[in-house]
Amino acid sequence: MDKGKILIIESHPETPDSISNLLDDEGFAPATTDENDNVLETAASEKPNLILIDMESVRADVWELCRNLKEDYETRKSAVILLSSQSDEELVVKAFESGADDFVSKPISKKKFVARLKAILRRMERNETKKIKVKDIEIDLDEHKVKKAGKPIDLTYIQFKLLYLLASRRENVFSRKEILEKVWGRKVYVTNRTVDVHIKRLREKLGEYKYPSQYIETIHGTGYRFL
Amino acid sequence: MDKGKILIIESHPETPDSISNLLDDEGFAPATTDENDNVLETAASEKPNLILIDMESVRADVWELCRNLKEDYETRKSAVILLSSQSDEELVVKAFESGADDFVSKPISKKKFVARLKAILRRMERNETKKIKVKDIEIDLDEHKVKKAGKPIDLTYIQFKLLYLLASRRENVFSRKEILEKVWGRKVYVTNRTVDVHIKRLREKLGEYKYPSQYIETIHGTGYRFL
DNA sequence: GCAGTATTGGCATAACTTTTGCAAAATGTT
DNA sequence: AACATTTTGCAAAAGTTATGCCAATACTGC
Repeated sequence: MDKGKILIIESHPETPDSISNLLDDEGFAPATTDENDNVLETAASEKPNLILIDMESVRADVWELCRNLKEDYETRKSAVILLSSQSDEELVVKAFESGADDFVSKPISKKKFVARLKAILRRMERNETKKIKVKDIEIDLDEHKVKKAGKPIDLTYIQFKLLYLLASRRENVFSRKEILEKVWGRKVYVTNRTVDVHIKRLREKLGEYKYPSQYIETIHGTGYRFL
Repeated sequence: MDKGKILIIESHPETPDSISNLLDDEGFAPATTDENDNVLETAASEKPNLILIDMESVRADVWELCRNLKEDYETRKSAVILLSSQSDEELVVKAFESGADDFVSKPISKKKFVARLKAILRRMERNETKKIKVKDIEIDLDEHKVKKAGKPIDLTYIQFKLLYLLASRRENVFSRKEILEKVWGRKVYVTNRTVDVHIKRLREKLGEYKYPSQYIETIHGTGYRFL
């Protein structure tokens, strides 16, 4: 599974205890760039979820870099995490004030560090919650189960993904294009009509007979949304 | 300035070094609840941006609490921050795995702590959906929703685009030609009269009965503008 | 590997919603 | 008042979505 895009800014990615080596082991697939590259450009084109900056190895003005990353339209949504072996008050406060989203003091246990990163990634992609409860519907991602009013509902693979997507951002309107991309994946030859059909079947299983829909609303000309 | 809603879960908010006292000094206005209250309910109704849980003072199962907060639709967007005087690996990892967004070991310098909280609040703000607010009208692009005085208004696709265009640059006068281009696109054979019709219907739905128009003004011989 | 079952994709048509522009009425301008 | 522009009601036209159905594919148990 995709754990999220990570960009690491450090000078010596080869050393055994470098951040990139640490994350490689954990199944992340981080990209690396060093201070000599144009960090801002790399970040803007890669659009990583996380940007890890090792303060020891960056010569340039880190605060300036942070501020730029947060101001640039392309990168402002990436979480910036600073790592340093120092941790005095002034430094930490300055880090956060410059726009950093987290500050980690080295050395840190690998497990703690990874857990922290995962938490931040999770916070960015709100829909990675394991369980969602909406109205009388309960969705369990791990068990791949859906219950309505406590009673299990049998959904097929696509139906489940569809429901999960819609419910993960309730009220948000998803266009068919978006749905196709998120449920079927990028390179699909499935048409918009197919989305309709699956919506229909999902509605049936959720027990929608009457109007207006209790769960899935059609936004004419636009898409669908979970109420 | 509003610094964000904070809910603190601790048993003894009165003690001098309690979290709530610490934050009071910093200009935050945290609410407090203790383990005996129904934390979930309080959180769901308050919808705080931040939920601070002092692990020392909570008797109930903290992990369970975290998980519940993250599953419930009302509270899952609140950032949950755990505080503890312990910080061993197992505990920290478990905290993040249960859904916590941050883990802070006590004691911590007030300034560091506050800087961290501000960073988290800032990040949450960034993730909020963009809304345009004009007078008592609220337009939400992601949810494809328009509200007037809090009450939802049902707009069709074109009506929505039209309103969005006009409201996005208030006071600016849009010619019909401009409107046609921006709402319908370049290569259309739709006449100016059609724009009028849509303006009319939009006015109707916005509840414009009397003169002069409260929202959409006609500039005779020129076009329309949102007031 | 086969037969039976479940799932999926999408066509065709029905049901429904939205859009369009004419023509008449109303309003604004000079 | 004479003319230009905008507003409005209406019905036809265009567009979108729902649904029944069937074929293709995937899955399951033997």
